[in-house]
Amino acid sequence: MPTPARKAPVIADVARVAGVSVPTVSRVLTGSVPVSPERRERVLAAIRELGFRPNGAARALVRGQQSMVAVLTSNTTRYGYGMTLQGIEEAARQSGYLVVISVVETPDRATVAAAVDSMLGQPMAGAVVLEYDQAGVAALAAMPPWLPVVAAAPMPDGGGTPAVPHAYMDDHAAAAQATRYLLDLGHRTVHHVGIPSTGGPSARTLGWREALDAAGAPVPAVVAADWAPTSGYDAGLALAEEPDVTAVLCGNDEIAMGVMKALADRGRRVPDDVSVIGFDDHPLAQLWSPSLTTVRQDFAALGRQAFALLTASMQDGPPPRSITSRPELVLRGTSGPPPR
Amino acid sequence: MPTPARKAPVIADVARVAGVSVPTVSRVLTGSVPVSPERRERVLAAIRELGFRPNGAARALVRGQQSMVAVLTSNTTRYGYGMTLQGIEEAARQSGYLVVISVVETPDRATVAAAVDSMLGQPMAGAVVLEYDQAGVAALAAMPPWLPVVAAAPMPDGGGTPAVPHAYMDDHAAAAQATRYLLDLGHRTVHHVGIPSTGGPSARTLGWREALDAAGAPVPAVVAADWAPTSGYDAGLALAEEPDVTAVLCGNDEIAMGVMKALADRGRRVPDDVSVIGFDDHPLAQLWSPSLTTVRQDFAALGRQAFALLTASMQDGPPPRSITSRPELVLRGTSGPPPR
DNA sequence: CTGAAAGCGCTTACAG
DNA sequence: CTGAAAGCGCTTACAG
Repeated sequence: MPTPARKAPVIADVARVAGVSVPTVSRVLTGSVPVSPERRERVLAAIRELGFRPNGAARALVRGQQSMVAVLTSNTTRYGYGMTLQGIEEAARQSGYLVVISVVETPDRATVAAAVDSMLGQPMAGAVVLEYDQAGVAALAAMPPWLPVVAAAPMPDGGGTPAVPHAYMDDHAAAAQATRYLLDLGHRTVHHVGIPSTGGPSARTLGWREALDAAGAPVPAVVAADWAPTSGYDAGLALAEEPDVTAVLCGNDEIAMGVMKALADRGRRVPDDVSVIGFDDHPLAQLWSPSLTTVRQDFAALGRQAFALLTASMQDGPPPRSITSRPELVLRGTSGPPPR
Repeated sequence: MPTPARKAPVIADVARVAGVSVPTVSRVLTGSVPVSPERRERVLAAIRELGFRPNGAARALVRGQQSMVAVLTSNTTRYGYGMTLQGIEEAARQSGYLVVISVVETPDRATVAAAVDSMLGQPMAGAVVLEYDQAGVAALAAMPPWLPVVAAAPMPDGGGTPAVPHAYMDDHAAAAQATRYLLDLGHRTVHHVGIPSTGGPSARTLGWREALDAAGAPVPAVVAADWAPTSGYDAGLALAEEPDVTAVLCGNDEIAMGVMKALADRGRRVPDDVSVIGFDDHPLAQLWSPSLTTVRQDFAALGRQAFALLTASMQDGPPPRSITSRPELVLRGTSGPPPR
């Protein structure tokens, strides 16, 4: 078993072995200036022989040009978060950037500061923050003014221009649309299981309420859930107690699955007794029985858009304008008219 | 809207504003040497005023000590991959390392080289490669000898000492155990839906076959699936055609859900007509109806172990020894005795 | 405690 | 085409 060399070879080692000067090695490395074929060959051979790789820190330092972008997020594995991250990574890779993930687990001061500092301890060209929850909001607020920053976020409530460009997902409108759809089917009202958000009620909750108000339908109390699918189960148990529940809009698909499981365990059939609509279009949504009606959100596209906004921010010129994506209601097997 | 400053302040700017020398600023930054309280205050004030953050590239260069580790993987969102990544990130963060994700989409030469080069273009302390598929194998082979590297992988088939330390998941043994369990329940044999692997049959497939052989049970042809849950559905459709299928071991939980959906669509009841066992213990496995019997694999722990191996590799001294985790069979509602 | 000097590994003008 | 020189932003001995 070869013990890894404790010290990586540097450009001077290559120059010595190849019998040329250091700048010449640099020239064959960067290809910026022509080098005579024979020297070029000698340098290449030396590079191969030593297994030389240019030191990224030195390169970044002298070029003053960074090739890493950071993604600040409270989580990497939840569906929407993970897909956004994937979208950012894809776009970044295509543009020659490496992505650093900086997890900000909670919104508390110390955690946020630690994450931001450690990220800034490396040469970053910019950052995208996933402003999906309170930790994201806190991270965004802690970013230094000189770093190009953009955010991916759900649709904001009020107006006002944000300080940095945003890629928005208009789940507010989508929630309203889904609610309206249920109401049009004849449901007297629509119940709602909410998920954690950036502080107050989520955009999804707001959209739901707005549609109810517009239709003059009663507004039931929101049932709160967290990210665990089992909390959806608990919410479903609570909802199953109330006989007048005939339609439920859930904060995401996993919650919807938990709700349906609880409903089934309590003998309420979906969609015959209760209609259920989720959010996201999780890969398993269509495999569920019955297949889940949901609001499809293309988080990978959102991530790509956020990265595009970031590259634009890194350019000179006016900051790019925020953009917003529109989710799409996907009708499947868990929604229908109310019983009777 | 504040236009981001195009140039970040440097330590010399701080020194000028604070009226001290550059090394003094550096000293308050690193805390390595005491600085008089008044100067210290002036420096801190200047840092705040300018929004100064030390340049990571310069720091990394002079310290010669890197604080980033790379994770090379073909994917970031699939369950096992994402959870391993999360485990690595957690452990890295606790040790003060930042993680860079380098996605190697395919095993082809150019893709692998591009990913490895771009990663090495930055100052990396080491790398962990997710050797879960062919792209992972190719990435591992392409790592330079001077970089500390470890791998996370399923249990290898043959013996032989690997070139780098590995954190293994012994899904081979777990697959054999699950198969044996089904056989002991009275099933004549167990069918199997396989997922993509590092080249030949996966460790899970090998374990399944081994248990069948040991019990003298017939070995049915493996039904191949890819990562898409819908490919599990297709596999289930094929299996539903054969009336003698009473037990199926699936390559992962999502495939199992697809299989069950197809079985249900064809009128075969689970577990009354057919028992199904998955792999992973996906968060939704217990929410499925009936809840899914599966092999729980703690990928986050595997990731943490891989990172521990990496820090050990970065130390002087002999390379650490590989370690292996044992998955656990979780009995739930989709497995039972054969019909009749 | 503090400043002047050297140096980390590389690239980019500057002169041939 | 090629080498000697300077410099990126920081930290670490070296002398006070």
